[in-house]
Amino acid sequence: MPVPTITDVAKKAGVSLSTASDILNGKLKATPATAARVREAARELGYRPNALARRLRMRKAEAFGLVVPYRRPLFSSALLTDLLAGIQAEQQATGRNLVLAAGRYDQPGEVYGGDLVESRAVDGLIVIGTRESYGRDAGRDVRELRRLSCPVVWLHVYEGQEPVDRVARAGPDAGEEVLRHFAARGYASVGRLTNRINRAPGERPEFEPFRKRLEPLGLVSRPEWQGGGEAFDGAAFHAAMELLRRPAGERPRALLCEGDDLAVAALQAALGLGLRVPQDLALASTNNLSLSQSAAVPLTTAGAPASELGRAAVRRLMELIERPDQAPQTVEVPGGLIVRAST
Amino acid sequence: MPVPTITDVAKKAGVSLSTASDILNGKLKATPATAARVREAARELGYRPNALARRLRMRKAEAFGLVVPYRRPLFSSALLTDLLAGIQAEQQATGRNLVLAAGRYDQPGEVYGGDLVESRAVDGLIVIGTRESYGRDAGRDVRELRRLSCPVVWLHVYEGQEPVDRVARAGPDAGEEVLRHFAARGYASVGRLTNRINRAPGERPEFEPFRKRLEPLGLVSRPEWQGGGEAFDGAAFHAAMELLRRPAGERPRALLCEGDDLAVAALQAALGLGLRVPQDLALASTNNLSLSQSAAVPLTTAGAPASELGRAAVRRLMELIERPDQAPQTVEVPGGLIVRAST
DNA sequence: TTGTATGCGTTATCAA
DNA sequence: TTGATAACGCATACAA
Repeated sequence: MPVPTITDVAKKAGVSLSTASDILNGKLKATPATAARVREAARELGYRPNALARRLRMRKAEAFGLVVPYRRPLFSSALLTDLLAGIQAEQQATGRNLVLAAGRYDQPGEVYGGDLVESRAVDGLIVIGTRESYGRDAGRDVRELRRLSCPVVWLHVYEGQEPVDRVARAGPDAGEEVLRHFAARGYASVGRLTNRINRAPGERPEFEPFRKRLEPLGLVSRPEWQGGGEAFDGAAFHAAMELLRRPAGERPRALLCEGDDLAVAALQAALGLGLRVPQDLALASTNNLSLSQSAAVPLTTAGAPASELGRAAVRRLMELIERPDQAPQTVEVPGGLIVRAST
Repeated sequence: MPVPTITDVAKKAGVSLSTASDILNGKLKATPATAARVREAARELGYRPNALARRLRMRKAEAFGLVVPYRRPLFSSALLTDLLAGIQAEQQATGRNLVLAAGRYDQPGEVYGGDLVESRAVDGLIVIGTRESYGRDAGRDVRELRRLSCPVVWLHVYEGQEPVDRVARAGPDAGEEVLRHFAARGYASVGRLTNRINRAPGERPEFEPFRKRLEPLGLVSRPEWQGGGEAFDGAAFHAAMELLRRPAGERPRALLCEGDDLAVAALQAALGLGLRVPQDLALASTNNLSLSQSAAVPLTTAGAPASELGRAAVRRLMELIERPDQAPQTVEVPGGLIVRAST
């Protein structure tokens, strides 16, 4: 017998199948001698329950899926890295398995993880994304996944109409907090680095909405002080260079970066141009990633730590798996402004 | 019937269980009318085979595990990020599921993934690590995992005595290539930034072995030009600052960084100190990570791309799962020196 | 307290 | 070509 089953254990211990099962699962009140014999037999045989059989019988996969319908290679962003770290850490505590949803990132219309659910390989799904990665299709994606009638938690993502279980940052908008901080510090002119990826390359983010946010705080900006691009391909760095390569009066006093990885790119650019941070340029960002601590100049950042968002998503999913028929709920993770050397 | 089984499909199509199964699996030669009826019934019912039942019957998990016995939080290093990206990309092609091994990273002695294998949740394992993360326990870990008699591919890791299936870089040592490049460029004095984590904080890497490598190339160094630390917690950055904060004659002309993330940290430090790269300081690293392209100054790097190592590991594992009784083999991934602006 | 019988949803075997 | 039946390994209702 190459790999022992519970039947082998029972046989060796001289008890019946169900007795062995009960004892090994702690379902039996007391059986001093028998229990010891069964446990001993299991140990000697090196018995390990077959997870597949157990799951089939229990009608539970004891696993959850992780969906990353990103439009670029998985794991390439610093935000994802932190989210994953949190999810991984919390998952270890659950004893469940974590299955990565196989899906091509280059097909924006498709929602992944459905096959995982339909084939009963997982009990629930955590969907990672950003508002930007979905754009106007977010509602469709949500409806599609809801059709599965399986627990789904949306992570750091969706702020549309449909009620979904999701994890979000608590409190005021992180960008708002940063701007208020800028105002308090007396940084009157503010630029902005953003990463939304639905924009064409080179296309600037809309200026007017941003200006409207600055107005009540007494801050000013200019259209050419906006820049957009991802950190991973160097676009953010170049956008920052473009933005900062202006004479002292022509560039912003402070830069709001929508994402700590963008702030790191901006920091590199600033240092490369000989600007001192924060004396010549103040920098702050909105994702509260772990890398914000280890930047050349530690970064001021706002919002709940991304890894905590990941943890919260796992916890919420476990709740939903336990008691599936709950009303959709938004779990809020607290987090405020962390002031570091960059401002 | 909330979720239809193949029995439901068979019933609806008016055929037997086994007929339906055979047709849906393409095992039946030809059955023009019946086949159509069965397929139609499956479609109407929205039938999806239960992966758990299938796997139990087939005695195959149709999944593989990914073990990361790192001593710090998973996903926190740029190397891991690239490896994972490659693994993820290739895994999508296999149709198998990718299960992350639940294991605490802070217990160095333990090898993870064993429970995944023993509970038959996966058909094989990819173990990620670095030489450094194992130290002298690598041999024990290998033996422990071999006891499972299940396909295991060691990724980017192990260079010990025991024959194991592993993926490695082809060709000359990447560090060697970088040093030769330094010599060719005429950078006579060379420093070194390393990340091996088995060293106590503040402890310098051994100098003598490094000096011996430099000698035949006509390069020189000094003990105080060595620095060690991880990138993710800022230690590498500070080590680099320490190292570069010396007057022109007292610091190395070029810096070999063992990992592109260390090179980025060094780059930030150099720029922060007002050094021009490569005019004042040349930088090159050894991991060939994707981030080497997007650094403030694009980095010269050597070695096979990390993502390719990940892909190769998955491919090799699939081979081993198909035909398990092969002799251990080292898959070599080609890669050379990529010269960019930093040298 | 322990044993017997049954089913979870498949695929495989073999007879019809 | 099709269908009945037997596993796969486990957990559990129920009988003893």
